[in-house]
Amino acid sequence: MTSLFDNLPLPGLSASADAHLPRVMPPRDPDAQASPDGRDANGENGPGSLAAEALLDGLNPQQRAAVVHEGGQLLIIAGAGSGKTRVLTHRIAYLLATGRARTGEILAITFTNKAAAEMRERVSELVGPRARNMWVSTFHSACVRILRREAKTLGLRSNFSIYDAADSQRLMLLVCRELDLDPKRFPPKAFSNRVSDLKNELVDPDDYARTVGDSNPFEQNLAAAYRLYNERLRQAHALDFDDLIMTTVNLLQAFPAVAEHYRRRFRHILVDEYQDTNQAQYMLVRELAGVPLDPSEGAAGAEANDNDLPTAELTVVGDADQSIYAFRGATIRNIVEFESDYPDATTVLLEQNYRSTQTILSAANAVISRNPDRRAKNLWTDSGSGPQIIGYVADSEHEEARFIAEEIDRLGDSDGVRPGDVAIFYRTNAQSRALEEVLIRVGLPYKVVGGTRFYERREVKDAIAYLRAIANPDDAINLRRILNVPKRGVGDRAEAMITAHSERERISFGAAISDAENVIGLATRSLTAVRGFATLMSGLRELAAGGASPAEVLDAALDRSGYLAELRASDDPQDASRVENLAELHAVATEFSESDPEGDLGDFLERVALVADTDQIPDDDDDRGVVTLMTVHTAKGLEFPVVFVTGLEDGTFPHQRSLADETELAEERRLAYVALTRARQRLYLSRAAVRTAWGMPNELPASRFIADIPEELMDWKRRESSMAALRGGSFTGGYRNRGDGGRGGSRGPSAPPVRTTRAGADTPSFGSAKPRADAPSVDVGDRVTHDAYGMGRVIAVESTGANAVAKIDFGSSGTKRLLLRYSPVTKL
DNA sequence: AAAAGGAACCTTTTT
DNA sequence: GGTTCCTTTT
Repeated sequence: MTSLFDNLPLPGLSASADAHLPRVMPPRDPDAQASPDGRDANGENGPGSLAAEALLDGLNPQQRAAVVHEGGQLLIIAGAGSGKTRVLTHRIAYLLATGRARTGEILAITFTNKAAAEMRERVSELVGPRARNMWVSTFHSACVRILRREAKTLGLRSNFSIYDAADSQRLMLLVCRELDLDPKRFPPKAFSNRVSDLKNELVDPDDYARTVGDSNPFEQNLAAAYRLYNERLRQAHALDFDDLIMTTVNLLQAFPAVAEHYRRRFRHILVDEYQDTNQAQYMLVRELAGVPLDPSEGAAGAEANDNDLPTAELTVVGDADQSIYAFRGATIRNIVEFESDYPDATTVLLEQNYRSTQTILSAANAVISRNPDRRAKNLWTDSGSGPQIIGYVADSEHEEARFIAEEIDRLGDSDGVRPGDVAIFYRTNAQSRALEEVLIRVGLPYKVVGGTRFYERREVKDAIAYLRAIANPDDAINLRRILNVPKRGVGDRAEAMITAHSERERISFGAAISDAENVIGLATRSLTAVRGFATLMSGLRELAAGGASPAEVLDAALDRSGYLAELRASDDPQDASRVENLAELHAVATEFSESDPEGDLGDFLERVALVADTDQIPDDDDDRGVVTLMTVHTAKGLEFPVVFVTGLEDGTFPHQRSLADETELAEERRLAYVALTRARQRLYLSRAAVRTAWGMPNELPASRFIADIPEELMDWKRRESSMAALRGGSFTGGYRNRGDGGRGGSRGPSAPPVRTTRAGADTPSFGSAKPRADAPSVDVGDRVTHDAYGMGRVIAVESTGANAVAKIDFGSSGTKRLLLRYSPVTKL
């Protein structure tokens, strides 16, 4: 058995890779004293009740109840910052200290490698090295581990490839082409997403085909594509991400003996972030815990079926308000209806927050409380109210960024805030650009987390494709990817001939390559090239089989294929950074071998497959001087002393695509809740009145979420944009008075302007717009030109004279409402 | 077969 | 605005 999973902290991908090596840290948790025995490897009860009691020190009554709970299922509803990891780790340690569990009987499941690593480390601090015997892993890792072990049962090769989302999409593209589907009407990407959804709902191709109506061509084609896609996966000895879970569920359901084996083993199952589980994960947990799905099977059924094996103790932790992954199949119902799923369940509510000031919590509570059908929850803290939340309305995203940069600078001078204490959040990755530009200009060090991920970079995918194809000669997708990379004169036509040959001979694509001599229709030049490729690959496979380390194989692949040489020869600066990325991949491989000398190429690939992107989130130690930029999604689970939440506009956050849908808006609101609750001390909320998206400036109203925050919690440094001030209206004010925050935020920028006193002492200048004495008078239907927007046609005129506002359709530049006196508009 | 030009596409994304 | 994918050109 490999010890792969004992080496979590996955290989680092950031520049400072060594930061991710597992470290033996001195216990910093005072409760760690309760874990004196490392000698008792089987965890057969340590020093008894004394140690157990010590584990409860410093916990509040609810946390304590969660830690000591015994028997039946336990639902811990853990509000943001309520110490849920502490409760989970202490619960595990308590189970061990009281002798209710041995380490080998514990299965703790998280969503991310990072969370798994952290949990493992913190449990180790409490109970010592015997924590090694526990399974602490992600859903996917746990499933891979089970599948590898039970591969024979399923007729699966144990070195199966794991396809990531990009691989899956590529495969689906091929499948759709093979089925001759019009990519316009039946986009492969959409099919790929739908298949992912289906797998997450445990619907297999047969199930799906049965539900499809005869009149719906989309569904019919999808059913066919799903079927063929799965067949191609099987031929390539590959599983996609969703298969990992689904196949494991199928395994447990189809083979009672296998299920029983794991049920006997795992007597305590703990699931973190339960609100993010999907249907497949729900069933997986249920199967592992041995709880029959149908209540009518009841307790009697469970005992009859499972040889008197009582159900495992199941503990789930989560917060429905932080469910932000519905778009990936997570279903909030799993946590919301936990109590009806498991009628015997006990529920513990953790509401005391140890992270943020009361001001921040009150704002977050106010925002989330507007969500319908929600279990009431009220976060509180006893750590004081702290400073007000600072609000800022900028004219543009550039101005917003400038304000943030200045503010970070100011906080550094006045309060000793270091850049590393600061995080800037945004809704979408594209928003990072404007922020980065300013941060570069003012010289603030920063780091963007997320975005294009390391393993999604082309050169890294290429290199991995080589390794995958070396490890699994039938891996058609990865072979196709590298067949002509670098260019070796094997084009589409040659590839098609090889495909035809493989189908004719009923051999795999990889086998067809090795059989190039017999491929019909291959030009001599192509044949030479394919032969060369086959030789290259077999040489590399020999190398790998001969015991070369993954790093050595990688070296050889990049070198012998000429891939590296081509990049080095290029004078494109992008290619230089590609070389660096490959060097980094090489470092990851080297590090892998250091931490796991036994690990072969297959083990390395598995590790890599299950790491989307290891965290480049600055740790406490290094990167302390760096501002962190990331999406709100990425920020979940993190905390920072100072947080800027940017782009709070209807159309940005909440996102445009969510505005029309209640459910999606509710998710955006949860996202806002997550964003606000990341802040410990200081929270800034900002928006830009005009934001340029896809090269086109758009005027956006204030986010409805801002209006939900009680005014007294806010300190507005700038309340409205220059344009709003000039118009005399106030978006914020307009919004605040609308009962439900307004629906359909795609409406025009504001209600008709009413001249009032100008808010805010500061009346900043707006670009180059200067008041003109003569507002051009226009009428509906007039054609005009605008200095920035070009030609347009007047579609509406509001009020007259000096304050005339015209609504003008600028065609591709969109429709704008302009105060004519200040707009560079000329009548034609 | 490879390079160059043009159209289409854009959320969020733990594995 | 920037990328990727598809078509056209050489």
